[in-house]
Amino acid sequence: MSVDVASCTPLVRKALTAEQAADLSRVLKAVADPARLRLLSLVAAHEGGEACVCDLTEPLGLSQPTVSHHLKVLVDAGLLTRDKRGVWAWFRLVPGALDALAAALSTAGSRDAAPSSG
Amino acid sequence: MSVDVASCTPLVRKALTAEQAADLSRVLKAVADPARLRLLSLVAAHEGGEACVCDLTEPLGLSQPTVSHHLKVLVDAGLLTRDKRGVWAWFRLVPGALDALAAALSTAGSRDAAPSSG
DNA sequence: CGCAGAGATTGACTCCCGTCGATGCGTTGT
DNA sequence: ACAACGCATCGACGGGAGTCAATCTCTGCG
Repeated sequence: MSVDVASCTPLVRKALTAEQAADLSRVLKAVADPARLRLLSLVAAHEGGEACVCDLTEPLGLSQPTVSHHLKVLVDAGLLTRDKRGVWAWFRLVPGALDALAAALSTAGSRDAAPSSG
Repeated sequence: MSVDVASCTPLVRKALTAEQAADLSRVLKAVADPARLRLLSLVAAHEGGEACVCDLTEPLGLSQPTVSHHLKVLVDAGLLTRDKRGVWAWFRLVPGALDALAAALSTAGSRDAAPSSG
């Protein structure tokens, strides 16, 4: 279920295959949602770098099932970890996951992203 | 119609507002599609850094209207430029657009690795 | 054991999105 | 002028995604 972003090829380095594109798009679809972006942001900015559902429902203005759904999407995408302690479920950013995604999109890592390819 | 990715706040820096999240998600939705990822990749990897629709239809295995639709989405998102020369429409990557998107997702720039003075 | 609270799951609804065929528009060549 | 080509637009179809109310599961407490 989880997606390995690290396996994604840099976008501009070489033409992506259909499979590579599908793989990368899975992670991007997970973050291409305002509610999930805010969830990532809220978790990251929260005290201790972790937050439970009850901390996230109110600032998002969404119902608890919806928030839980979005969190599951982010966990399945490999962007968040879920740690259930007692009654509460605590979520944290997966270290490096967002950076790997950023690296896949970045043209800087390809060393020759300049308009002149000669 | 175009989206300014540069105005997007780094994700983990501070909790995103609903508007910031919506703005960023617009650009992410544009790239969160395997066909459009491959289009960006194909354009970037193409000779001269530019390609026309006829160059992109075959490797994608999609119909010409569909490819044209995806290209419009990418242009509207500010990721591609369209230059019509004669009968052909040539597409190029917008310099820095993907990097700005990557920077918005990256966690590195929010703490101590800011590229600009600060 | 029964109750209360947190969170996940289910089902249903609506809307958006990707896709194609058909068509329209502008350019090029004869 | 006419035909051919490249590309954009339109209309339509099917699948997927976001949302909520209701419900279920599990934990903690008395």
